[in-house]
Amino acid sequence: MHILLVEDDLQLGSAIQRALERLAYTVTWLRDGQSAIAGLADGSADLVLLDLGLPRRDGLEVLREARRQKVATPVIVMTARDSVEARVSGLDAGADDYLVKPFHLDELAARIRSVTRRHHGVAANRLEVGTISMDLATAEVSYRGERLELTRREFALLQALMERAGHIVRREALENSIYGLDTVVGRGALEVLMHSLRRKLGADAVQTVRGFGYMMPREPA
Amino acid sequence: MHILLVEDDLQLGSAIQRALERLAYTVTWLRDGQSAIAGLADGSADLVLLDLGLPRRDGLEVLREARRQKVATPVIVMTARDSVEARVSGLDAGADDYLVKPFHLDELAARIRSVTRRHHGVAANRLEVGTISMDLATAEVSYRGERLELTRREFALLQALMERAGHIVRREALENSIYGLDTVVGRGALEVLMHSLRRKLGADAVQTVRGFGYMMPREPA
DNA sequence: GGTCGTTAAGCTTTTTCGAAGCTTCGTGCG
DNA sequence: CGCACGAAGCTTCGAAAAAGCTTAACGACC
Repeated sequence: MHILLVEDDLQLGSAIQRALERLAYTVTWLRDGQSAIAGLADGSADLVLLDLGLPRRDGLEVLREARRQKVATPVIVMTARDSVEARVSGLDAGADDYLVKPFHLDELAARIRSVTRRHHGVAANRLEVGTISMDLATAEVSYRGERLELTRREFALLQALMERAGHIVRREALENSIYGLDTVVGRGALEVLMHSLRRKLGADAVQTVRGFGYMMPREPA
Repeated sequence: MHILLVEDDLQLGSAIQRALERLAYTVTWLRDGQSAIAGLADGSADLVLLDLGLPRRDGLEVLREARRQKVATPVIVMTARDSVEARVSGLDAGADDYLVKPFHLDELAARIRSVTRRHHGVAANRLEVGTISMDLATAEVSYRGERLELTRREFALLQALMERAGHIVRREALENSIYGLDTVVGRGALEVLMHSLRRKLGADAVQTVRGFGYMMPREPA
């Protein structure tokens, strides 16, 4: 899951980034409104965390612009301004949820889960495919009832596959989910990662679709 | 739909122009940054394809200048420089999307569709012709309700035919779609590919138009 | 000092392409 | 009209290339 964080405060930005990465989210951190619009237009983000007080372009403006361009990515707006007015105009501009600074990281995590759940339509605090089950709140994964230890990247990869179980997920989509926009890795990285994931889940938990990407079968083969 | 192509390389420029014209776009080809700014300001283009390495004015400069003048026309930036830096500065300067050279004609066509869709708000990642259906996002193809396994090239060929279903698609256009602008293959390759595609879809899914190319009938024969 | 994540390298599998011979189509000529 | 011939397309086969798998090794970060 790829989160676009738009926040100009360096200290707060890096704190949020690290916190989210510990929760196995992939975070791309942008510092101003201009890049935010570009990053949003790219369409690879699953969720945007948007600070309203930004340099170069106001956060609200970013949001309106994105919605005008029919970008449907869910947006959670963050602001220090604790006023009804700001809240209303944020939601009016197309935000999906709202956080008043300062906030607790737990609360942020809860909102993220709630917003993405709403967007996927179905309850999604827990992903289940076959005998694999993933708890997004605690980042715990179990396989045949046994608790499984996954690394951050393995978790991100598995989540991306489980969210679209039964469908082919293209290589590039996986790379975006796992590495975000700013990291460039060679094509081997995903393969090594897939290898180690398969070692933990069994070789046929994930099918290779040569030339395109991978697929996790909805029912075990 | 009117596309402004800004590219100084004569060979590449004319190849792109011809390719796009075959896709029924109207193309104006400009060769330097100075004219590009003028052409953009004119406002008649629906989309701009901008090469970053230009004589007389750098492509980035063109882009910034245009945005400064509030020209809202969507811009897809093309560059040989495969670096995060170039990508970010391109998007920062106001590009809507990004292509790294060398690219495939198909990819270009996809980006054009994606960008214009974003601007007009219409979605279209599913192609359907007769009982064949293709999902461009997941690379899944079904034929009479059954899922079909295609290779990369078969998929590209089928996509090119389905996009122009009901029309004759010239050999050359197909070769460009499948192999890109720079790769040269012998004339036999397409025939071999067509053969394997027909083996999967049935012999009469695609009609041969002797001397010109192939056509996929809009309604099954 | 250990875990994690990446690149590099060698190996396996699948795809792709060219070559060669065969078939079909269209045309021109007897 | 019918036949012969050349060009375009079809089919098969095998070698080369590409994609993916696996292991090893190194650096970064705890």
